[in-house]
Amino acid sequence: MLRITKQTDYGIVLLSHMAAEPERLFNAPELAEAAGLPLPTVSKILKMLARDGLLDSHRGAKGGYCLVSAPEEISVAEIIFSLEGPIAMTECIDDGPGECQQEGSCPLQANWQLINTAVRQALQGISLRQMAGPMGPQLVQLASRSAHSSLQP
Amino acid sequence: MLRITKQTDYGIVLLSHMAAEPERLFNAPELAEAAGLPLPTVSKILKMLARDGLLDSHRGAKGGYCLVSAPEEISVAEIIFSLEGPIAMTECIDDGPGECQQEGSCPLQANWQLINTAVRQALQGISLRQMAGPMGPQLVQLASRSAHSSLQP
DNA sequence: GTAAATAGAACCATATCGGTACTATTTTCT
DNA sequence: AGAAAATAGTACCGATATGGTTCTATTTAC
Ligand code: FES
Ligand code: FES
Repeated sequence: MLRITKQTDYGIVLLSHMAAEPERLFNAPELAEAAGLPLPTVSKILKMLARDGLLDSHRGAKGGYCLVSAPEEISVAEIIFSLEGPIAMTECIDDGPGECQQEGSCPLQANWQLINTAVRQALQGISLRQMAGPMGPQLVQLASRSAHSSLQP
Repeated sequence: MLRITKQTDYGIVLLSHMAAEPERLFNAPELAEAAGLPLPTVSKILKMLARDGLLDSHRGAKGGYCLVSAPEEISVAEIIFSLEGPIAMTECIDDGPGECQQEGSCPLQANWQLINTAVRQALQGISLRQMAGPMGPQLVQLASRSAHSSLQP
C-alpha cells in the first residue's frame, strides 16, 4: 500500500512533540504518557532514533533523549530512513551495490533509481519543523485516533 | 521498509515492455513468457491495471491488453496507485475523509498531507516512457534477477 | 548501593504479501 | 453450434513482515 509503518508514524509524532522544546531532555515514560502510547513501543522507537544519530541519549537516572539538531535541520527523510531502513524501491537496489549479478546489464536499475531519488528528495524537502508547526506544541492524543486499535492494554 | 511490492515492480516491467509497441495487443501468456514470470501472477497484475483503466482489455480468443494512453502520458504514480492502492502515509488519511472522528482537531493531519502530496507529485513527475527508455525494447529477464527466488516452478 | 533510566536482543500473535487455483464469461474459429 | 482461447473475478494458502511485549545488561544520579 506504499504506506509508512506505524512506528514511523509514532516516531514523527514523538519528535514533533520534542521539537516544541528542542533543548529539553525528554525521557521515554514522559513521552509515552504524553502521546498515549505504551512505554515499550515508545522506548523502542527512541532507541532506534538514538542509534541513528537523530537523538542524543543520556543514560541513568535523570536520563532521557534530546534532539541533536534544530527541528529545521531534520528532514522527514532522515526519520523515515532511521525507522524503516533505507528507502529502497526494489530488492536489487537495497541489497546494496554489487549484490545483484545482473547489475551491469540490467536495463531497469537506472530507472528505478530515478524513482528512488525523486521520492527521497521529496521527503528531504520537508523538515521536522514543518511537521510540528504551525499548530503549536500541543500533542495529539494518539490513543484516541480512530484506526489505532489496541494500543494501551 | 517503504518499498513497493513485487507486484508493482513486475507491473512496471510488463508495462515497460508494452510501451515498446504502444499500439499492439499483448496477451497474458505472451507477456509472462517474455518476462519469465508465472502466468497466474502476470494475469493478476494485468487484471488490476485493466480494472483501473490503465489498460484496455479484449476478451475471448485473440484477446489481450493494450495501453490506453501513450507511454508519455502514463505516470508511475498511476501505476503504483493501481497496484498498491492509494498512496496513503497514515491510517487516518487513507481511511478516507470523515472516517476519523478526530479530524477537525487533529494537528498532524494537514502535515501528513504535506508528505503525501510531496511523494505523489514526485511519482507523477516520472512517466512510463522514462521508465521504459532509453534502453530500448529489450526486456529484462526477471527470472534471473537475484532476489526473485521462486518464480517459475 | 539503590533507583531510574537507556541498550539491546529475543519473542510471538497477527496482518500483509506473493503466488496459485478455480469458476464464469466473452470472443474467435471451424 | 460447439470447441478453443482468452480475460474477469474470487477464494485460498504458505511465507514474510509488522506491531508490540518482555527480559537482561549497562549506565548514571542520589
Ligand atoms: S540490478 Fe538486479 S536485476 Fe537489475
Ligand atoms: S485524522 Fe485521525 S487522528 Fe488525525
